[in-house]
Amino acid sequence: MADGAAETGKVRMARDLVRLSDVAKAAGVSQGTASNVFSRPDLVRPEVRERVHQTARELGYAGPDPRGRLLRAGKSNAIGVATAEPLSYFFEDPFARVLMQGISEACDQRGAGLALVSARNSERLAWNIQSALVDGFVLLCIENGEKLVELTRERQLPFVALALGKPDETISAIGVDDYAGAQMAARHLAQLGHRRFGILAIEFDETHEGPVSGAEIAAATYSTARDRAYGYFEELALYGVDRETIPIYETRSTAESVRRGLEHILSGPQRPTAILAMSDRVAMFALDMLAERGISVPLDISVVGFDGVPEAATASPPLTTVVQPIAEIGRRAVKTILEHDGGVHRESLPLELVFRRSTGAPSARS
Amino acid sequence: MADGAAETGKVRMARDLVRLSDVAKAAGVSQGTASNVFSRPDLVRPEVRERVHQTARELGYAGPDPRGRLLRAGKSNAIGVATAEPLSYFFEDPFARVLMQGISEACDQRGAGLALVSARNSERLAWNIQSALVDGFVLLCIENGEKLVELTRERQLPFVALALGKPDETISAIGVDDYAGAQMAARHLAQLGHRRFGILAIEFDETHEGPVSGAEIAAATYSTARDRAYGYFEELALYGVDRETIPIYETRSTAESVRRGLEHILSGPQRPTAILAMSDRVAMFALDMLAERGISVPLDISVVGFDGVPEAATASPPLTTVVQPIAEIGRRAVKTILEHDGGVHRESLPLELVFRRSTGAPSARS
DNA sequence: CTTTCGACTTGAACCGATTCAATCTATCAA
DNA sequence: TTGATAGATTGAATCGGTTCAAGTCGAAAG
Repeated sequence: MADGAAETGKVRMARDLVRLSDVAKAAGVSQGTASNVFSRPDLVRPEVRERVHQTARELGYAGPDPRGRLLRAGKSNAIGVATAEPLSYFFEDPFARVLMQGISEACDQRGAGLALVSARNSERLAWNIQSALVDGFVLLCIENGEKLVELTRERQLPFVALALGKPDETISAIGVDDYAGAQMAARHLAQLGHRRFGILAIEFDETHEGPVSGAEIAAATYSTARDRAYGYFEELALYGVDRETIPIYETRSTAESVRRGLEHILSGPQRPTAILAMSDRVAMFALDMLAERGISVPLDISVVGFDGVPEAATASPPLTTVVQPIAEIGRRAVKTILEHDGGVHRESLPLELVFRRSTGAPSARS
Repeated sequence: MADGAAETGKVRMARDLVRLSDVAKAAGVSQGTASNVFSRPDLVRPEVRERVHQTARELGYAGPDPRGRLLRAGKSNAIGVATAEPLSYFFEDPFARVLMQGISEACDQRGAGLALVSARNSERLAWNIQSALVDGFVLLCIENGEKLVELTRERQLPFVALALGKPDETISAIGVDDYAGAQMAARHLAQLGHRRFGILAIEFDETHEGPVSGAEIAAATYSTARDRAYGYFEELALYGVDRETIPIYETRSTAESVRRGLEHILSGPQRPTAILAMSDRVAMFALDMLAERGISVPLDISVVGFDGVPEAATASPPLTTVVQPIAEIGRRAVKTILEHDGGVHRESLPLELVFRRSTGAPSARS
């Protein structure tokens, strides 16, 4: 087929580089000594050391090739962060960005490298995980987390799962207490005087969107959404709010999806005075749409988010939300991989409610 | 002593894992065949293939170790992005983030991995570059670009420099026409009617901050700042503005530094009606400070930035600026490394002025 | 009954370093 | 002069795969 190309390919300069053994030979020392010149200079007599360096320079030796070292040493001194999203996710998504700040900080501190491992299609993701040159993985289980865990487990390297929807006690994981966090959000609104609520949920299951029943919540694939829902319900029950009266709509975290969710919630028998959004992303979409319709937040409706991404602080109005210690989660993840060396380590970090301008007491208007 | 261990059949510690050769032996095939089972399955008789897989499963083989493959294959199929900043820079800095989006997009598309290589102290940076397992580097020459280029050159891998202050014709680089961009900014303001200007510059040299003379500009280490300055000057000259009358202050791109720069510029003999900022970062600091002092933008003073980071669009007021095709630069950089395989490739991408609310005609007030 | 051919397999040679036990060489004390 | 000691150097054994020329085997062709 491409024989012509193959031919010219052969002609191509065989630019094989200078190896350590070449340098050693040329300098008249053993390869062992040559190796020492570069990695443990103090073991070599200055005179010899200089001669080898000189030879290396003359030959254009690029220094010890990390590939060789790697094979021998075993550790690549880098950790991989993996997710089932396109690579650009790491730089676009607010949550990921803050998380990566924590991760990169910890890596920097420990002198570890950082590799981004990612792909949207699972075949390539599998390959990327198989072939990543790292000592361990941080798994960002946003979507398709189980698959990700499974793929990584095969690699037999230490890993820690983050934001894992489905808890599996046998793997290391770092997360937050979604249930308690949801309670905080609900309590906050209830204490402000709200009694009519709507919930904009994040994914309970792989593909569903739309109003959700109690049975569906119980059968949720992702425990994150389930726990948050139960947190809301349990807390609101304390204030006499019947969960059956709360419209809850499962969104796909897109603007359009949230729009539909908002419509559903606002068109119920009695309009809620407060919206519980299961993520800041969803909450902020809701904020946009409410503004579009001239519904004032928090005068007409209060909105509380979840996650605490930086954008929440500068939304208009600034979003009251349950903040996760995102960067800290990242730092701990790195620490877990680098220190707990493979052992199972599970950890749940505390959440905190940050009161901003998107929530207030229900007004007479509503 | 070790013979005893050999006798007992080499007790394998939990630490070291099963190798391909172990699987081959156990399955009763040659290592070559075992290798083919995993990397070229079609070459192996289905029956044998299955037997080997079975054996692998029983032994708990994790699959071919990428380290071995790497050494043999040569290519790691990943590119490194290097900079002389802490690692978190990639996720914090707006310019870097957009750039990384372009880079990661291109990597995704070509199935290449992405490694972040970085460190604040140059000793560690050197080591990190020496030991990065990548096929090429994208150099983000924000700070200390020359050192970065030098370190990378030693590695003898293809690389391309981005935002390199000091042009060196012998290396691959992708950049923008700073001179033309500056002209656009200046022309925009001049055409709005401005005749009194102040310039908030970015770094001309390694360590200096403060008012800058013409001679200092001519002797600048970084051509980016120099070219932008000259672009401003040349264009303004066409409108009869004498460069000697323009106060120019070299900032360190920090809030404090910009504050001092602004004070210097505003305290001149005649207050400018327009500020030319050499970066959006600097421009946005200036915006903040002008707001603080109750100076209206653009009523009292117009401000135009440079770079076109996303934040500029949402600043208050939204910043008029010269936008670089940042993501495109990233994409091209990856392409350059992966395709031009080492050859020198230089490219200059076009800039574009985006007119927003931070500029307007000088009002009677000023 | 040979030959030929194609489909698998094998075995050994790499890939580029690090490591460590063994050896060699001065140096110094007895 | 003889050891002992410390320091420098060597050589060979890894590390864990991939690759490819050469060999094996069975079936189809002559």
